[in-house]
Amino acid sequence: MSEGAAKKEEKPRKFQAIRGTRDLLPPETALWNRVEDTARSVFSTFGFGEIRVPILEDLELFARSIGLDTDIVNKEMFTVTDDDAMDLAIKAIPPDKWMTAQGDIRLVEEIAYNILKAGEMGLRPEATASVCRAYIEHGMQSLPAPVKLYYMGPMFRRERPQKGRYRQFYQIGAEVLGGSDAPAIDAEAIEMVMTFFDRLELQGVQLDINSIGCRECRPKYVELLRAELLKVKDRLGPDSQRRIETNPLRVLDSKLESEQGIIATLPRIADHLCEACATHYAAVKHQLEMRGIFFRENWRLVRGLDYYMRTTFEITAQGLGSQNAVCGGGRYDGLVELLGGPPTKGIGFAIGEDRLILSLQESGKAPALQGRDVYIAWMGERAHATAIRAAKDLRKAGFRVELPPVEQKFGKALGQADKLGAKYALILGDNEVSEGLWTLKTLADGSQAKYTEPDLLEHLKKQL
RNA sequence: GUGGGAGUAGCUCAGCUGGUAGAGCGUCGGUCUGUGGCACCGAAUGUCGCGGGUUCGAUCCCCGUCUCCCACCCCA
Repeated sequence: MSEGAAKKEEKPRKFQAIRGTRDLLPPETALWNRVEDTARSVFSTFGFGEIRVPILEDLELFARSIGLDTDIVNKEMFTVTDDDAMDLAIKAIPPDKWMTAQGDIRLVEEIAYNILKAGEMGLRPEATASVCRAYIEHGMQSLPAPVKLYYMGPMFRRERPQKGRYRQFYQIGAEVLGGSDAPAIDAEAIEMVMTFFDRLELQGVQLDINSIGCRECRPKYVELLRAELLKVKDRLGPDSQRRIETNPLRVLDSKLESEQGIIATLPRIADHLCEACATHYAAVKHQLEMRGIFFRENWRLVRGLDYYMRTTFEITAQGLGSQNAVCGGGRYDGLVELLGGPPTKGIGFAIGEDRLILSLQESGKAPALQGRDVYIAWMGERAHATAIRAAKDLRKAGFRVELPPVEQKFGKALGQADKLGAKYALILGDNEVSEGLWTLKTLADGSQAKYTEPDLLEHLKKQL
């Protein structure tokens, strides 16, 4: 008896993309490519070069830069443990420790845990930390300052999926590192994103800016704000009450209708910036005006990541539901130093590519089918050989060519050509092959003409 | 993580108060072995999201679970 006989035929399990991840398919990917090509083109005109950093980084890198208390690090990170780390953890424990009769298990466990932790990696939730790490690792401070870099790629955050929010999502971002903290740098970074959005004809673009001060003035303001919030604590909702302790700034952008009146009376950071920050903020605004960039000062705009200081900004667009920010950014002087590098000025932004695409789709027309330039309708073995040669030559000239793998009646072939959105059908049958004259049909109006092989290529080059 | 809504063919959906499924579109074939879009005819495809329960019997009722959508939260 074979053991297989007893087994029931099991249908293979159906797989699906895991929660919060998705496939991007052809007509839509054309739009993604257009967006990415435009980014590369615009950013390079501003002197930015592309950097590609790993998707996996030491967990500690994100914890330090983004902040241990932020939701992103605290509960939204996907972590990965290297198997080798486990081996290392075990090997690093001296044999006598293992053998100790009293068995100081706690010590053994602690050593193992620490080494294991050193081997812990995280899927990047954003890329600024990685770019800073790379800046330090490759000694980019010795490059002509400032160093201007951009990147694009997938990021990961374990959040509950929603419109415009995915667990694997895509960001296009840029960072300016080193050199000065001149307000013109802030303004130029913003100008670059706005130029990019402009080029894409993104609709309903709204730029909000604010300054959230520095290590000197912000803590003082936060304390003042906290004190004021405590006075009105009982009139706030549970979320805001919690935030009084965890992050008072966040109360400012509460969406609760009932809290709006109270928030309007709260002290504003613009009135509490130190001399240097106030001057910087004023200059950034001036620089934006000089560049003809419209902005809205938003004193309630705060950023969630620990490393931001002074200039912060956010850009929203239409058609996005409640996750309507397509770009967020700000200045982060001191981050590089925090990660073990030299004191370095820095500013950057990140664009949510998924949201950008969503907005483009909502306001614009859906991308058309890919289409073909030439559909080759052939019949007969001799024609097949000719068709293969024709396809090769046309493709070499850059045309998008569809060459059917099996013989089709001309009626069916033309039908296929039509469905694929082809512009021309090249008809190759016995007549064409023996005459040496190929028939080219224009699908749009049904007209057709005969050409010799070289003439046809020339004709098409002129047309397309 | 919290609250609400939804999962039936590739897509959009129908399915009366329980009797194991249909339409339109699309796909493929035919009418049509030298000419497409139209029309007509025909065909294929469903573990009715998954698991369990109630029942003689469940797409329908109950419980659980997964996924998506909307909002909160958070952020791009």
